[in-house]
Amino acid sequence: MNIKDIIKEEIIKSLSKMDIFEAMVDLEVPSDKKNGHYATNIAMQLASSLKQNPMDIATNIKEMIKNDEYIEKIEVAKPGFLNFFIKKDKLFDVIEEVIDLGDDYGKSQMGEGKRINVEFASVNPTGVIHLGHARGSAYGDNLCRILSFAGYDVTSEYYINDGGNQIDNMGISVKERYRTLCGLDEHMPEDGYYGEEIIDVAKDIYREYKEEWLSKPVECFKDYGLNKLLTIIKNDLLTFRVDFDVWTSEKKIRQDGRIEESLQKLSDLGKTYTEDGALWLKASEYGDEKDRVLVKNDGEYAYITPDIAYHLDKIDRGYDTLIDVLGADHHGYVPRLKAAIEALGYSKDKLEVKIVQMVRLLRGGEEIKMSKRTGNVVTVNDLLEEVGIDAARYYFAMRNIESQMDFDLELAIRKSHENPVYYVSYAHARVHSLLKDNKTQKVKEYKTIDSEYAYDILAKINEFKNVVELAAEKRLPHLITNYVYDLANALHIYYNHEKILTKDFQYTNERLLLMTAVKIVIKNALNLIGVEAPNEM
RNA sequence: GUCCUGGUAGCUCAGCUGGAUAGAGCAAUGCCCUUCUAAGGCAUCGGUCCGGGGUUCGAAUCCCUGCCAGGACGCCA
Repeated sequence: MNIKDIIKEEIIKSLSKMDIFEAMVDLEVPSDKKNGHYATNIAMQLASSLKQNPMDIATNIKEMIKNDEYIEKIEVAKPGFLNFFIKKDKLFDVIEEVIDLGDDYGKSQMGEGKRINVEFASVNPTGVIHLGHARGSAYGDNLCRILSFAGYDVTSEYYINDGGNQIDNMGISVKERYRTLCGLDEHMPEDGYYGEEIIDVAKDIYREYKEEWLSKPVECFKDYGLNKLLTIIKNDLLTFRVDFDVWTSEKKIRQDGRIEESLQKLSDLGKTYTEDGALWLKASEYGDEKDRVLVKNDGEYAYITPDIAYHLDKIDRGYDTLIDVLGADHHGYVPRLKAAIEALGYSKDKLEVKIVQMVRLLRGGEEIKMSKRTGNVVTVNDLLEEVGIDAARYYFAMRNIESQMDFDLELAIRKSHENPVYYVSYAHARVHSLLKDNKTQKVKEYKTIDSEYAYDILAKINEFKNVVELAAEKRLPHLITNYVYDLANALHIYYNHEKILTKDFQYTNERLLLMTAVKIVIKNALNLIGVEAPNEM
């Protein structure tokens, strides 16, 4: 049990002595350490219901807490805060815990093994991965890492949209590019795909088959392109350190009859009707602004229909929660998808949709439009070549997905060496160089360290697990990024204020143990956002 | 027009979902390497938290309203 939990329990115990059992005790780390290691506002929360002065309530709680083992002192402050100061020697306990647990330090059982499916990236295989996709991919991947560290049973999943019109279009586009290579007239469709990679696919076909394929149907070009583009996407994602447990194909969902199955289920439940030659879902019964077409009057499925089947498929696989990570341009789609899930008889909370806001791409202050159709896209590979993978992953992980983001390439390249990722990496490398030629020995008691800067580090390390839990619960990976930055900051400050390597063994040993703990926590935290912790810089 | 996100220092953004004197990085200025990595540290400068109401012990945070920016509103995908 960590120190925070111990204190929380003490507060709950003393409240129960006052016959209060249902209070929400929230412990926070005060921004100013003059206010202790932990603080609670519980007395102020209770003031109105108890009809007492919060200062008096706080004093009562304080009087009832007797724990000399961990608590140095408790202060009652201004409007009614209770500030807890931890015994300094107890702060050191965490060092041994970190060293013993190593890569596992910070792990939580919060998730209780609940099964979560996180679907993200899912870029249509009609082009390559661009910068906008990269943000969502980084977010989804970070979320998976954090959730599984927090004790959830996580499946990361990519949905391959290989069954709809857009794929047919891709096939046509490839074929037309191929015809050009054969010296024939090209008839690129208006809504075709004009990306460079489509031409590359056509070139590959030409290289392999010369003019043999002129008589082949579009289907062949489609399959060839799909295979090729999907391979490129997979590799790009792998380079970006994003991997998936499951790849699900829309085509397969269609072939397996899952669509008919889900339509049947909806119809059995009385959630569909026919009008104007089309089949409709009664989405407006579930908070959507209007009903939605499932089967168009030409007999084709609407976009949402295979998607409903896909979500039903995920539910049938037994997940407690489904998380979809979608781009902001799809947010209008969310109510109808949720409506479909509810219509199928499941709670709408079963599906959680995280919307990733747009990345506006600039070069020297001027916006570059990201469209797969113009061919003028900045790909993940372009980005990685210019700024490097760690800087890119860190950059995406710094920001809340709910804010729109301007990405100025010129700035990113020019400033890549100023990216905060190097601040954190540097802290890790500094610590490594202290540790690499020196052995440490376990100690029972830390006798020589009495520096405020060291206590700051220890307080941070103590907090790690709580940050992991909060990031998992709120689905906010950037909390980890903020945390690791603060820890690196505490390390740099300490490093500049106190000498670590000396001839005195005890003195040096105690500090090296502290450094070992710092190194482990930085590495564990960076791992949660897909960033490597270098030993040298 | 309706709906979804944002609006915090010159710039890019945090602010732990209601707490104590609103914080970082970059930019600007001045210090600190004969000592473990100066990609670092210390200090200074910089704010109408978009405007206006409200809720309460307490609001950048919650509610209402106005303004600005981006996005979404198909039997497209």
